[in-house]
Amino acid sequence: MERLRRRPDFLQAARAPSKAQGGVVVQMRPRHDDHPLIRVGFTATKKIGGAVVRNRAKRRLREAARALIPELGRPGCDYVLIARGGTATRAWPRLIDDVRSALISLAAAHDRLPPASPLSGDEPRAAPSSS
RNA sequence: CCAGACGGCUGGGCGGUCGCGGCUCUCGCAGGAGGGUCGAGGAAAGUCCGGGCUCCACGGCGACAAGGCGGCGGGCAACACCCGCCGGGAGCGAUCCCAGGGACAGCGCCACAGAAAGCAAACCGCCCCUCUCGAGGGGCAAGGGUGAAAGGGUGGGGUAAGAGCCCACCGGGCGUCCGGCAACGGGGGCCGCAUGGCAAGCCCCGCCUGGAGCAAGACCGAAUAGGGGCCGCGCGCCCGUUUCCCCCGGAAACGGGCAGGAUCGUCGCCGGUCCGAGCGGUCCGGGUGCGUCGCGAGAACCGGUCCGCGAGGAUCGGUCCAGAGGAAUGACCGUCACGUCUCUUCCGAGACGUCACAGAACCCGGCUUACAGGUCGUCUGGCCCA
Repeated sequence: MERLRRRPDFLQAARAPSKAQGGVVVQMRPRHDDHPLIRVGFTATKKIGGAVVRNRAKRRLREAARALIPELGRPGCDYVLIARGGTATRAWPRLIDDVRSALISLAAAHDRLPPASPLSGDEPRAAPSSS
């Protein structure tokens, strides 16, 4: 598992399917590069607070990802976890549940598509409604 | 004990499990693995001042411009900071607040109200005289009213009514003496004393000041690039040498000189540097934009002694204390402490919570702003007891 740092990777992930759950938004993008590595990025905007709040939110998401991604992540995918207003203050078990259910939901949607699907071309078709 | 003033400190402690960043050691061909060690704040914040450091510009004199500062003395590398003192104001007091130089250099402003807001004037009035009895002439500025501010204040004498017109005290101005390094304070003398406020409107006086900032800057690499557009000023003269044209004459190259141009905040004078057929400015395009250094042993921190009212200084001993890339500190458990609630006669038991402001980005000294809770010291006023 590797950290995502470059801006283009985040922009690509933003066009992929996403799932909002409680204190977090999770985006999941298959890379289609035949490499099993899982990469994870974290984002917190100024909207949720100052530097302290944003750093704390990213730390908690990082810890949650460390605990859950090896179990629930799909190989060859990039994940981006976006902090929301309650990320820094939500009770820890609740936050874990949020991330867990978001990951499960995204993994299920991913597995439903056959691996040899016609959209293996680089254009990810309009995401299945991220609302 | 209550109320209050001022100044500090702290910002949960200990242990464990899993993780993160730097450095280092061991193992490994390597990816990496394991061990050790260190790892945010009093404001790290706002980026408001003062410096260090780096690059650029660097000459002198005079005048000017722009910006900043403003009681006095001291501290400091320096400051707009700090300490002590002075003056003014608030408070019973501890204590707090003050852009605290100049209003006879000049300009400007003083809203509303008021008759009148800076030079004296007179709305209601007061007093005297005249007559046609409610008007005219003259004197006055004490009383009324307005205002932030109305031409020294209070009392007495004086007067037709009044007025520093005269007197006492207070206030003020000008010399003088004494104390103090000074700001300033005190004493005594003289002057009856109209010459308001705002300088945080412009201004005057004194003092200080190059510009940009770690994306500073340096090193190593790479390079197909070293080009174009626009604008400004220019595309001169003289001398020498060489070459070319058959000569006169001319052209080109090189060297020197002069005028000229650019630049050093502006102007003037002297001066320096550069350009001399290009130079300067600006924009576009191409390449690079990677890595390393800068980068933390310092105006450092802790403790003692001495000097000083204090800020602080001197000296001795000890310590090494984050440093990186858009950037590392998180999650959980136990226990202690604290707070709230419930049960209990007490001992005690249980549940819940631990929370404020907030995250280093080259580094220091300050200022300002934010801050739940806890805690200490000094002092003031009041009450009670001895």
